[in-house]
Amino acid sequence: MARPSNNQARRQQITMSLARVMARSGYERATIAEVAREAELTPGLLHYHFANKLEILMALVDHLAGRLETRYRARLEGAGSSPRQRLRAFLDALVATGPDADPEAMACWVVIAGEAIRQEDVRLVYQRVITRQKEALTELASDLLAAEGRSIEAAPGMALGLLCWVHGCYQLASAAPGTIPTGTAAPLLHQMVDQLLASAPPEAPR
Amino acid sequence: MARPSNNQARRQQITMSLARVMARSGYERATIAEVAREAELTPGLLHYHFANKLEILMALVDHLAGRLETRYRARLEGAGSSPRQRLRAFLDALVATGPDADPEAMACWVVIAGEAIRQEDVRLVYQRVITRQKEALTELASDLLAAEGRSIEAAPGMALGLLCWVHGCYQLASAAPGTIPTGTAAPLLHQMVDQLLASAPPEAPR
Amino acid sequence: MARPSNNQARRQQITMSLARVMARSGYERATIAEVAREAELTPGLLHYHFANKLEILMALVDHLAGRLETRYRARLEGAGSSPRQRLRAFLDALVATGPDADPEAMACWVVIAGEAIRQEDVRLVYQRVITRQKEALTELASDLLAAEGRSIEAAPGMALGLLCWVHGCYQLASAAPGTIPTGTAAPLLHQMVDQLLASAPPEAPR
Amino acid sequence: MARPSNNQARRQQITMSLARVMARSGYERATIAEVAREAELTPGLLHYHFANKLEILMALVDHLAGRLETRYRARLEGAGSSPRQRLRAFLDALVATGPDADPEAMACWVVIAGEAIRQEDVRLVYQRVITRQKEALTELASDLLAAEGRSIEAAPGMALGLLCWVHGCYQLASAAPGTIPTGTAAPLLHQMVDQLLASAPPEAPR
DNA sequence: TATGAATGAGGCTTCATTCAT
DNA sequence: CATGAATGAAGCCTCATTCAT
Repeated sequence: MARPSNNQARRQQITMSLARVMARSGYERATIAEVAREAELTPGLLHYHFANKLEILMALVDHLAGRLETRYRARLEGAGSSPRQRLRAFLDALVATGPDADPEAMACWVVIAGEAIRQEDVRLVYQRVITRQKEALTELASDLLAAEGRSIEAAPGMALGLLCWVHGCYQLASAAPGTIPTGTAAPLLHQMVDQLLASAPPEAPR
Repeated sequence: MARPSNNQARRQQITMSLARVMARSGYERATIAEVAREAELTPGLLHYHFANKLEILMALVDHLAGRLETRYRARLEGAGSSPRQRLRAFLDALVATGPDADPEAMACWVVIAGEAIRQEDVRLVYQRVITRQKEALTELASDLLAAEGRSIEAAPGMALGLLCWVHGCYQLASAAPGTIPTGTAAPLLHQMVDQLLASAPPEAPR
Repeated sequence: MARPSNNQARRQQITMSLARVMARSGYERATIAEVAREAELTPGLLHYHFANKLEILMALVDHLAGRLETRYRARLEGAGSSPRQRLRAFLDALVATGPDADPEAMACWVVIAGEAIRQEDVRLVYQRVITRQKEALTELASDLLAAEGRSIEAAPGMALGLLCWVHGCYQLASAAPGTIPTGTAAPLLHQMVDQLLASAPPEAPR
Repeated sequence: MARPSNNQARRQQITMSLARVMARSGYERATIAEVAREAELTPGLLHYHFANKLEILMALVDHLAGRLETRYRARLEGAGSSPRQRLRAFLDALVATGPDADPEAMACWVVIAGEAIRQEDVRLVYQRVITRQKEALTELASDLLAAEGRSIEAAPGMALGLLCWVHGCYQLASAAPGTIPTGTAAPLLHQMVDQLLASAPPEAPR
């Protein structure tokens, strides 16, 4: 007799609608009414599933982070598992191209970063996501450097560099389309990795 | 006979106030009232000098772009003028450290990028700024590669890479402070330039 | 399950409130707050039912035009249906007297005309209303002239004359009350019709 | 040593500018700034010559009324002085055609009527102007009827009818242009006068 | 769960008027 | 007389959130 709880489905539906609206209107201008319309729901229902607008944004951050994780795993299986391949898989997951390309998600990240600047709560989750990516990248970079018989010391810097690069790509691709020709990002990133590797001193860096 | 015109000064004053407020509140939440308070003016006066809030933002973009230019020139004089020094001067101007550090401006750029996503007008000016930086970087990179006896073909990619890197720095430094330890950005960037150079093929690329 | 929709009633309620306020304050001075107060609603609700103030005015024009139509039909039934009676019924509907008198509506028409001068949108609807009245009058006048065995050619001029007369009455009665002693308009108008008819040439005009 | 007082000229200049702006924007939307621009003066100066915006409107009403008077006199001289010619001259002055046509003034009268509805002060001056026109028309009509050997009793009604007609013309010509084909008004008015006269009973009316 | 009418705080903007120069 | 920067009171409108149904 229990009503079929579709809480999870509804929440997801709402979260994704916010993503779509946010990618074209930003967060402040993404009105509850518009998000509801996008989800084919009503404003009242949104507040039934989420306490307030901010909660939806939080859920979206989680969702987007989770999606990257999923994509990374998928790509990892599709590839071999050499350190280099694993690093590539990770970067490809972040800067997806082809059918996986997700300009909407990129725009969301930029918008989220903007909100992180002024809202403690958002900044905290955003920071957590970034930190995880940084740690993952550092580990992957360490593995790679080790495998190539080079010093691990360069790993954190390399990870940080790549992370900045990725998020800079998000920003320019979303806010200044045309600056980065579509499809350029991923190959450029790989090339960069190769070059950075090629030049990493076999001995102690610096 | 009339009160001496202080239009230019007032506009500047207002523009800078927007920058300060925007760096902590974002654009949407930077209310006219708050900006006026920051400038110690009345809201009505802001609209006497600017048609609307958007115009102030536009003026700010111009101002920030101009400031980078100025800083670049200053650093250029302070350094020698070898291609490598010139590229470094440019990058240092973008990612200023030390007394020149300008976290407020960085935050503004991130916020501006967020607005560029949803506002045609903002996107156009932002795009223009980014394009100019890209062109300047491309030229500097070409000079440098040429001076080192390497193929120029890698210049656009290198420029684009550095540009993404710079703006990614802005984003992470502003939205996820702590991720990039203060003072890390510039040295890391230089190191990156060096590595990219070291690996650039001496002959025809690829 | 939800509150029963009262959209139509609310819109009507708001529209009529605008009419009342407008008749004493004009359109520009009929603030949303005042109209809301008159309707015993909150300002926000007016914007829930109407996109903006102009839309309320548009709805009012429609409403007033419809009301004239209704009144015309009612008077037509109350009278016989000779051409002369039908023309009289129409004119009486426009310049209603007695219990039907509607000084508020007259004032609204004057205010609407004033807005039509400066607002494209208002001008268009106003023009449509006027054109319909003109066409209706022309037809009625033609019937009458034909029934009296006179040339139809005078009909358009007669219709236009009567229309100007009617709207001139609105204006003077609203803006210079006292100029037209109350209750004078309708009899004067009928007398005018009679005289115009009496003088219409039995044969080809002019 | 006395400064050449250009008070009168300035006031006139300002008044006429209000007329021009009002004819396209209405009274409320005719901002002091816009009127000043139209007059090639500054906002501050307008308030030097007039206490407030309303005063300028008052001056305009006076001016427009005076202009009609002037025009009437001019036309009277250009014509003979039979009662019929004098009545025609008066009506022609009100509904001027040809080079004398003054659509701007017509629009002003409509706007003024709109303001008269809500502002005591404006209503009073407007009423005075209308009353004078009514009296003048009544006298002219009396003369004419007397000259034709008809009863004078119809004069007030005839005057009132013509007055309504004239102001109805103003309204429709300004607010619903196209309804009254340009150049139609005056001939139609003359024809109306003729018809009303033709039908006026030679004996006691009614 | 679901609806959508309703609220009310607050934002942007306009503009008559003032006043230092 | 003249200027135009400055003020401040409104006005329109937006929108997150609530709540009766």
